[in-house]
Amino acid sequence: MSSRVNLDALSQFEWLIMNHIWGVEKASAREVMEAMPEEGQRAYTTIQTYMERLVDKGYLTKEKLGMVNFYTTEIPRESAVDGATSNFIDKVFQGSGSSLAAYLLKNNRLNQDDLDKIKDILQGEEKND
Amino acid sequence: MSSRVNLDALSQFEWLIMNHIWGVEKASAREVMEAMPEEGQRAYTTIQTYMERLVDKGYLTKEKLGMVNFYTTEIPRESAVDGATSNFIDKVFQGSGSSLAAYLLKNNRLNQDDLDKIKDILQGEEKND
DNA sequence: GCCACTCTCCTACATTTGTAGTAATATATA
DNA sequence: TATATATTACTACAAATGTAGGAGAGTGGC
Repeated sequence: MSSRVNLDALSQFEWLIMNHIWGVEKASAREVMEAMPEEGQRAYTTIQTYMERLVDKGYLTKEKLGMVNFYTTEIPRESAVDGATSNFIDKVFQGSGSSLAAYLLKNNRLNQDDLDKIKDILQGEEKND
Repeated sequence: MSSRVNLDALSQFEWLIMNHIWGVEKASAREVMEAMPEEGQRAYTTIQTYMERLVDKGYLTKEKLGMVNFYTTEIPRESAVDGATSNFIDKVFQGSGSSLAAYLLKNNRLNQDDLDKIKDILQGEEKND
């Protein structure tokens, strides 16, 4: 039913950028550049190129205010997370979400707090059902 | 302490191949090709190329038996899953494994059976702690 | 011994990704 | 107003990825 074209997967760096913009709603290339953590530091024009390509891919739209382009997300974060997670589960866990869940639980990827939260969620699920 | 070089991430198709070989221990290009599901169908030489590149990347080793090359995994599946999962969590969930877990629980990615299994695991954790 | 087949090895090429420089233009400032 | 600065739009280019063809060497059967 969705009228959207299939979205390209995002690379590590594209996620860095998108994650920032999802957080602030609207940003210029300069802003994104300055918000980048250590490992995301690139030349200004590199950031620009990435953002242009994200426009091409349908993830961002741009709007010129004065001389400067501001970019806004076009895809809700939830959709992107959803797509990425599905792909990941398909390729690495052969489509089995529960394998991933089991993996997370068994490999100390979660601390006690996390586990407690999960228990709460499971509790809630039960009642909702 | 690990003497291994940093491994390249695997693409969708490379996972398809690796997942097969992890399952059978040792396989020729022909075998892999024939084991491919619908969406993994490619020319024979394409599969060959992928497998050669996986050798270059350190994921496979090859050994010639008679005229035919047989490929064996060089990296345990667990390591690859581990690396891929870490990367995925970093890029999509900004390093928070529990966000991913919460996401799985909340988006009907898991069926009742899965949830039960998870509860069992959680139960076990508690005792182990 | 010859033919059909199969496999390896090498080469090729388009596309995508990572990275950034430069020309032209607008802007702020001395 | 002349100059330094910031920004865009365009171009470039190497590396990685996706995809596969072709030459040449074994091999199985007739």
